[in-house]
Amino acid sequence: MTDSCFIAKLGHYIDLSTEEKQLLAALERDERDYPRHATVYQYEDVNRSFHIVRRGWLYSYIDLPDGRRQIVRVHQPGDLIGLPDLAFRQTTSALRACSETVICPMPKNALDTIFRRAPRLTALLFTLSNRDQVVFLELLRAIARMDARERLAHFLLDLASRLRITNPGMGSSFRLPLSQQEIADTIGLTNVYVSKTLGRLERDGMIARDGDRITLTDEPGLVELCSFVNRYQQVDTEWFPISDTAK
Amino acid sequence: MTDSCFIAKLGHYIDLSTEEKQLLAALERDERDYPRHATVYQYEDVNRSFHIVRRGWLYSYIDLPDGRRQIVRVHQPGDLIGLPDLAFRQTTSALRACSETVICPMPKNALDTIFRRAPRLTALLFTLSNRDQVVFLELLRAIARMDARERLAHFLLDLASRLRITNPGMGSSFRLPLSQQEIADTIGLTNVYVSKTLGRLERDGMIARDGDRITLTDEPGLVELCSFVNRYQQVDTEWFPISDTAK
DNA sequence: CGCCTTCTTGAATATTATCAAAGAACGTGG
DNA sequence: CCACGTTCTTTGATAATATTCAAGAAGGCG
Repeated sequence: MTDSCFIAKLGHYIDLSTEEKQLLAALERDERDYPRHATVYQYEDVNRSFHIVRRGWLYSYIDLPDGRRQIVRVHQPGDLIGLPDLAFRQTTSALRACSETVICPMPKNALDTIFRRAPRLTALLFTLSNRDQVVFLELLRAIARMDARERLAHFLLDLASRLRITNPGMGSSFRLPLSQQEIADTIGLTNVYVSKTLGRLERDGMIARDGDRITLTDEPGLVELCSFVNRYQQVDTEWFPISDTAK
Repeated sequence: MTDSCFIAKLGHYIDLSTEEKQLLAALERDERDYPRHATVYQYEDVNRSFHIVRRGWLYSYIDLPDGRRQIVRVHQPGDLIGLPDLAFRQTTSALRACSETVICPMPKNALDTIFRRAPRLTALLFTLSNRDQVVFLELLRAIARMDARERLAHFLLDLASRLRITNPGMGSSFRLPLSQQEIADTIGLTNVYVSKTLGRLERDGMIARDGDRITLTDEPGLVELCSFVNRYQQVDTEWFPISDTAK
């Protein structure tokens, strides 16, 4: 229970009571393994579950009829996958594992227990869901209005900021288990241009690469380049109800 | 109270009880007018309120340091503005009126009452917030992976679909109170290219224009063009708690 | 009627995509 | 442990889409 990245991630924002932790741990009771590149579900599958990521990275994507693909979210350990699909009976994207993964499925109505018994967790989930909305809007700005170099900077900073939540001592280096085609599908470029642009960032001394390991050698420069704001570090919890799980 | 577009919009998805309607109507007690092109708030203003749109259109936008602008959401009557900012003390975008508008500000913690007294409304708001997330992800796909013609089709269909919620008999024609520069800032193009692409859509017989009035003369063609899915018509409400406002 | 904003149109330019091929990395099986 | 096939990355040449710049037309408002 204490090794749950999900609990760690939520615990970053508020001090969780024992009861709250127990409620959350119950969500991760079930567990499933997927190998590298496995498809967890496809577009418009019947939508029954959320998933919490325990180990490995995954991504949600939408395909266009002609084969173009858009990755709409890269998921890391501790992430909750599928909240947007709460509103629909069928999935609105497909889910695929980047590397070997362990994820915990939970039924759509598992949230009920949280909603009824833990108002403070409800407020937190609601807040984080809206926080993610802001993250998407800023991603939209990056993709719609920035050039390849700026988009790539934004992409790398976003991933690093998220890893640091569960991994505070991470430093400026991390493993990036995505191919350049997958990076391209995330930020709206081609694999070829991602290669060229990564090369340029490297020559400019802003990043360094070693296999699938990325180091942000000039993080302030990258931040400046794309006006990055870290939305993950802190959220406003002041208006939350006090922690009485029983209510 | 019955003339509230917000209540009409929510009422589209579930049958609201009298108590629920009263709770919602209370949110719109306060009311403010803004003239065309007025700024309601700026980026990083202290964030105190949500807003419900009563009349007119507005948009939320983010500027880049060099003057590039991204409009992240166009707001229509009945829309709730500012939910994403719930997570932060300062606004993450600016808000501007397209035309003369009437909006109802309400404090951040006005949601408390809803959360505590109306579980079904809570579920609906949570669901609609996540529905919007899906809408953004599909917008992301459009902007990242589609060309100008497809993006424009997506943009027009999105606006029309939303208007039809409060306006079921609307047909295929509506007023579009945005300049081409503003359209460009919404879908990541330049005003010049919007002009050229609108002209092309018109010559192709897919749309017609008359002043700021747009008619979708070949809506199936537009839908086909950008693989549009109407996410506004229906959401999954089956898992909602039953309507006992008192609880 | 005249000014100001918005829209249209054309020409030149730039960024990114497409195509193609070679090189590197990786896993697998002999 | 090396050979081989596969996937991923790099690099160069060419093409396409969208931008930038500029100027004229149209439309709304005082």
